[in-house]
Amino acid sequence: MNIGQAAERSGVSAKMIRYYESIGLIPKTVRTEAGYRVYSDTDVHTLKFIRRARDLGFSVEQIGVLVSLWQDRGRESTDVKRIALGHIHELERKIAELRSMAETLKHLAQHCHGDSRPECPILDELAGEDHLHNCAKRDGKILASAPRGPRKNKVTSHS
Amino acid sequence: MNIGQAAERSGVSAKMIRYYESIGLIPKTVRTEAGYRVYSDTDVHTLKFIRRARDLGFSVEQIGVLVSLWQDRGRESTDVKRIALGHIHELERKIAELRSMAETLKHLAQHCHGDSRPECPILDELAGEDHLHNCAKRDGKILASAPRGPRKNKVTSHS
DNA sequence: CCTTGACCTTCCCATGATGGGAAGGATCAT
DNA sequence: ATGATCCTTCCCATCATGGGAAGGTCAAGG
Repeated sequence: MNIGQAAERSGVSAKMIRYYESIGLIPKTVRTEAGYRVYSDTDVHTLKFIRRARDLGFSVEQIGVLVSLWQDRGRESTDVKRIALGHIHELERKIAELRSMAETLKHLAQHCHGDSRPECPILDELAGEDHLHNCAKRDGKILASAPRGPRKNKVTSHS
Repeated sequence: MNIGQAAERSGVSAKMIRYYESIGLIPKTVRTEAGYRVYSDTDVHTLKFIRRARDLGFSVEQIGVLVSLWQDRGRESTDVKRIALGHIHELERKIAELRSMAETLKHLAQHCHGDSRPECPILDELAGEDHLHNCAKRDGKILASAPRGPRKNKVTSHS
């Protein structure tokens, strides 16, 4: 079958199938004389595998490992489990980060009247004007402050 | 002060300050004769505002609105609150999506022995081989399946 | 046989926010 | 004057994905 059929059946777009081939996640396919890519049911099976792994948030790099383990009859399930656990850890880290943001914002929004007056604790907090409502700070994690790497300027005193 | 100082004091990298200027999030600064950007304490204040908003996960586009509201004395706090609530909603949507992935994976990992044997429910699930463990599916949302848009091929029967 | 339309090919560009790094000019302290 | 440290602009890379153009292919119908 051609790439369109394979895309339809696997749920992976033709664009992405070509991309996966270009980065080596899947091997280069057989081509017709005219240069059309040709896929088998087995190829579609592999593509479905890849799509499900993507749906679970695995990166393309991780999927490369998973695919090769999947096709390796002598694999050890501990290898697969390690990848899965690592990914779960990463997902939970992201969840915690997002939740921290959401919590902070919810506290701020609770204290914002949300009417036609200009007073707004949300903007006050963003502005760092501590002279007003700072209740949210008692939560200990206002401003989730994603690790943006250390600043290491050595500016001394000019200007 | 120069851009390095402004970056250090605001916590926004010099790279990002230039980027924010290029996309119009902040206005073009005054320059010295030599072309160096010059920043005031007020500018640093604005940059801090932006950094805090970024730390809360607001997009640059949203921040643009927040900054203009912040600087608008006649603003209505309801506008700010609406943006904040919308963002909270978006954060919670992402959290739910990630949590769904993590839950599914945890179920699968629980049933994977993780030893030297090749049997692996995780791979089996990704492969769609339903003849084994399908307990995770009873959760109703195995495979978060991000909406990938409908396929609308009209291929009829060739191949 | 030729047209039409749906398909395929490759190539380039865009996303969003960020960093890396090169080439070259400016400033500053010694 | 020299070297260190700044600054400038410009290009490239990330990650997974889609859009779209220009052009080739194929099957069906006139």
